[in-house]
Amino acid sequence: MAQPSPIVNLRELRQSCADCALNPLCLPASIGGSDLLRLDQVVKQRMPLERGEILFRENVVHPALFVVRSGSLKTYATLPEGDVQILGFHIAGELVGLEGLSGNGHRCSAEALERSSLCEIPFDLLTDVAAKVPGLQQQLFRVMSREFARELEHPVMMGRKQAMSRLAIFLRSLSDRLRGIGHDPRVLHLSMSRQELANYLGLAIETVSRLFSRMQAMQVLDVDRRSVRIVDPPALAALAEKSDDEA
Amino acid sequence: MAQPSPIVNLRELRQSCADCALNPLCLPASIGGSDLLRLDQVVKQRMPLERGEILFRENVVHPALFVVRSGSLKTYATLPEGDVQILGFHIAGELVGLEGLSGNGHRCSAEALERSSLCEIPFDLLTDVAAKVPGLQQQLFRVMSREFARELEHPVMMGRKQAMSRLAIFLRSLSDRLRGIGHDPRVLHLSMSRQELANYLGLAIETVSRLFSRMQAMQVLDVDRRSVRIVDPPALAALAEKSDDEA
DNA sequence: CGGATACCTTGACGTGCGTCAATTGCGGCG
DNA sequence: CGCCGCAATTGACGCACGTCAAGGTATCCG
Repeated sequence: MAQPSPIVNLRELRQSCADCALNPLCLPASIGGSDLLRLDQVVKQRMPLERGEILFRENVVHPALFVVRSGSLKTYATLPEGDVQILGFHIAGELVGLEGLSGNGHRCSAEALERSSLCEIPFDLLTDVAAKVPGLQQQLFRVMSREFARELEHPVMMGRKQAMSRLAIFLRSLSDRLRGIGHDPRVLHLSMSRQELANYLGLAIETVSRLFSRMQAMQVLDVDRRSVRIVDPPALAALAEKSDDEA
Repeated sequence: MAQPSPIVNLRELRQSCADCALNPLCLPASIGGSDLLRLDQVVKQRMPLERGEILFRENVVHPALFVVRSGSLKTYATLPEGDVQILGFHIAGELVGLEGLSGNGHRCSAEALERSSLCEIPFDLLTDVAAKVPGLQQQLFRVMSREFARELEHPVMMGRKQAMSRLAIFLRSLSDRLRGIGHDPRVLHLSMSRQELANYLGLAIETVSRLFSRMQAMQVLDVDRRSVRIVDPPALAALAEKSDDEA
């Protein structure tokens, strides 16, 4: 994930949708001048969150859409017994908070993994504007559908019984998403700990650690703590696609 | 899941949203007279699907919302190597097709598990009406958010390392959903095979079979092939909530 | 610079569940 | 009724991954 700039960029905070680099990926896509201004008026630019800060918490009613502008977040659910399940990692251009629009409160919590800036769009204001700007309504549904489709990747990954497959699938997915926002898809800066990654993958932390070591030994990855370089993408793809019964 | 009536009920096919038993759970919730008629006009009532029939297929562009009226479906993704991952089982009152609205085609396929009737709402028509009926737009977002939240249950279940926990979580979830549509939450008629259930849970079919036997022996369930009676709900809850490290 | 701490890695070991294989039971059909 | 075929169950066995434990290494802070 992108390294945050060490100091707060104040100009970044005042940026409008029209200037935003994420424009084509986000709600403004294919929305013109005056309509864009209308949208701009309901978009709240938040102070950056620091690592560990909470964006929203489970069961709290806070119907708003959040768009990650830089940095990264994790979302997670807390189980009755107390332990957590990490549901996703979210990088720039991705939406967070879609599960909290139903009025019954959020079904998961969201926390910054590093210094991250976001846009917040209160849901009631958004629907008002969307009702008046048909293109926006359409685009809103499209991005929601896109996030919905992305959610499906998680259970697909968890369905693999080979641990190596799971990690390979995750790394490829992250690589693809980085490409989508213009980053080098071979260079991954993991913003989550091994513990968090293991939890997301449904594995023990030791297993994840060993997998990184093995993939390094196999010359598929170049791993230095949280910096991962994909040395051999086809090999990684092969690991990701290896079916369970050819082990 | 509800048993389908043995013959096609023609009256059912002509039913309007106003008459539909699912009304409060579905899009019409809190929408009044003339607006409801407008909605009705864009809702297509499909001939019931027979067991095994496909509602939509991966990668096919078919932007429409489907609402299950009776029966049940499964959704699944096909992996490059050929095997599948079942992503969800959907009973009456639940939405299907949300991942296909982005215009890039569906990200999963949907297939009937038994004779099932559905409503189909072409997406472009729906957004037209939603733009004119603010309450509908709101409700549409709410039900989408509800389905989004439901999706999160799957990875939470898959994150459990104990197989028994996974099955217990699934059974409780199904029971809750049945209660939501007015069925007896203790009586489950599974419309999916053990194979399909095992795939959904990320387990081997033999494991699932053994789990049913064990839970029967523990007097938690009463299992007769696909008919499952929850004998001891608190015990089932305890199994579902047992954390991984207290095994 | 030194000590504390959190994070990660590596090794040794045990087990829960996957795999393989055989058996049972039900439903359909001649 | 009796045969067939698929779904489900049950048993035996092995291994991949979880668990426990020790050691290594970067970062922080006094």
